[in-house]
Amino acid sequence: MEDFFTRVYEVVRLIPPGRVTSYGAIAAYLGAPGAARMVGWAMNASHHSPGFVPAHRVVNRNGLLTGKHHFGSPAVMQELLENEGVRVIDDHVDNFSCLFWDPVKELGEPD
DNA sequence: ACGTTGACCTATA
DNA sequence: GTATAGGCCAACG
Repeated sequence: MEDFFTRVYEVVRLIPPGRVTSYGAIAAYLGAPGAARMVGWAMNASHHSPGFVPAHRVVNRNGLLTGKHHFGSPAVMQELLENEGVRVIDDHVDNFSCLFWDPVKELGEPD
């Protein structure tokens, strides 16, 4: 059992390239379906976390790049997503429903 | 320890 | 489909 933040980092690191997930999905996987906002907070702290946390693969339920402004520059998140092969249109992930990667569905609910 | 905040989600109009 | 209101949980000051 690790800190809530660390759990978020672990799940985010498990997100395959070219795929995206939502804060609520991660929160639900951690056992806190109502702590979706907390996931975003963890992402904010992911900068001072060791290793690399692909926070750009984490978007909101609408597939909107809400946290793009929290990167070095608002364009960084979109650039990274497009670099992964994810098409980004008007700050929202294209074909989001197909690129959506749900940890609870893919990894399964942990004990 | 209390109050506020926050990269969200769901419901209602 | 867009706009507004409420709720949720954990960290920060």
